[in-house]
Amino acid sequence: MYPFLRQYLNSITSSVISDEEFQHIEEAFAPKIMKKRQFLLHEGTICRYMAFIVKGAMRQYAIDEKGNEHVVRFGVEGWWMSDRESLRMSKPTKYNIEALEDCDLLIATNEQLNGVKEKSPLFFKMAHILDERHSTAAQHRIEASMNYTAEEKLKDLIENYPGFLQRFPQNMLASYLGISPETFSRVRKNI
Amino acid sequence: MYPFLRQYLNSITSSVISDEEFQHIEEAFAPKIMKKRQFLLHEGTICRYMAFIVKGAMRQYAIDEKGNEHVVRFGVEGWWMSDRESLRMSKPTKYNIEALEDCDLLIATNEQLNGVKEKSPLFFKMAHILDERHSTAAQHRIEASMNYTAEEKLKDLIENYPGFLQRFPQNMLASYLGISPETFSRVRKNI
DNA sequence: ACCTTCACTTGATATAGATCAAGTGAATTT
DNA sequence: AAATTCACTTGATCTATATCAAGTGAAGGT
Repeated sequence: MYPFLRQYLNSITSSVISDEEFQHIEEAFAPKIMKKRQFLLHEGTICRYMAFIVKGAMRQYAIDEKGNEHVVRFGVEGWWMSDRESLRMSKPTKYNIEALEDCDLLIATNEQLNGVKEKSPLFFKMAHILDERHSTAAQHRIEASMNYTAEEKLKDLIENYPGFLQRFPQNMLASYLGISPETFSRVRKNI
Repeated sequence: MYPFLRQYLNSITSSVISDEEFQHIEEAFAPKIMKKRQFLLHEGTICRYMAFIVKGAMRQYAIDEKGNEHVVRFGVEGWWMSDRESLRMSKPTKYNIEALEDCDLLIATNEQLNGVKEKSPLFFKMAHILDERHSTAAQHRIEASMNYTAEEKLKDLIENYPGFLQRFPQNMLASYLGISPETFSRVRKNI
């Protein structure tokens, strides 16, 4: 569990964290195992944890008034899952986070998270870098969803996240891209 | 110029900044006046400044392969304009930032920005809060652009940014929402 | 081993919104 | 003041993609 997080942290920050500093991180994060189909977060509740995926895959989705699911994001090894707004502000979330495979997670509460950020400069740096990445990824997604055709969206997905196509069901990928499963299937043939 | 930034900072952080602390901010930011149609940032160049709008309005847009403009965001009094990725990483931007009205700005380079963040805890806090807001706004925009009809997009714009409708030309607003100017015009009649 | 569900495909039809095109009035330029 | 450009509207078509519907094979449950 922890060695993977450690290596991840080193890689993101281009540094080598000391044993002492990493100790703080180990103390803050607790391991959690989730079975496929279990939920880390339910709509209407308050998000309590930031989760780092050591093994497995998850998805975050919302349900609209008509009962349709909208996949907001996927997570695999080395990704973080949470509703940060709900976590930070302690307000009810509109999202569900579900394990799509059996998962090994490392989880921390908001308080623990703030604690590590204070105690570990490298963890703090990592958080910043992730914020930046998250923000540019969001910008890209906005532009893709507005300007790309269905085919371009799929190509973009394959390019940016190869592996997703084999790992996740097409109806979920279609939802993530904002196209219908049928269009997804048809467009897929032409590639 | 500066008093507006000061008041803005107090309001965002729910605090009252001291004269000494605000001094650091004044030192970091330089006033800049821009005439309508002038550019703060050109595609292909490296973004040098983070700009705070004291007066006026701007837009940030990209141009695709077909030569079509895509408005990414607008800015008015109390908003920040920049391409943060380009600013932070010193990499060429794909965006243009143009003054849509005569503007009064306060600008700082990346180094100056980092300097103030170190020297002023409140400024640092503000930056964090803005990051959070930016991130939830981006999430909302993704969901809106994927799931909303043209009419819902317009209603959402009116609700979230009243004033934009009077202040910006419809073709730019349409581009921002990812719909055609004609659809914008038609949908507008029905509200 | 059988039944049921589910993921995906394929075809037919419907539709929101894009594109094309023409016209109007206001604003800007000469 | 005339000419030109520009922002917007309105109408007519076109098109990408959604929706509806039926079928297939594989996977999972009993």
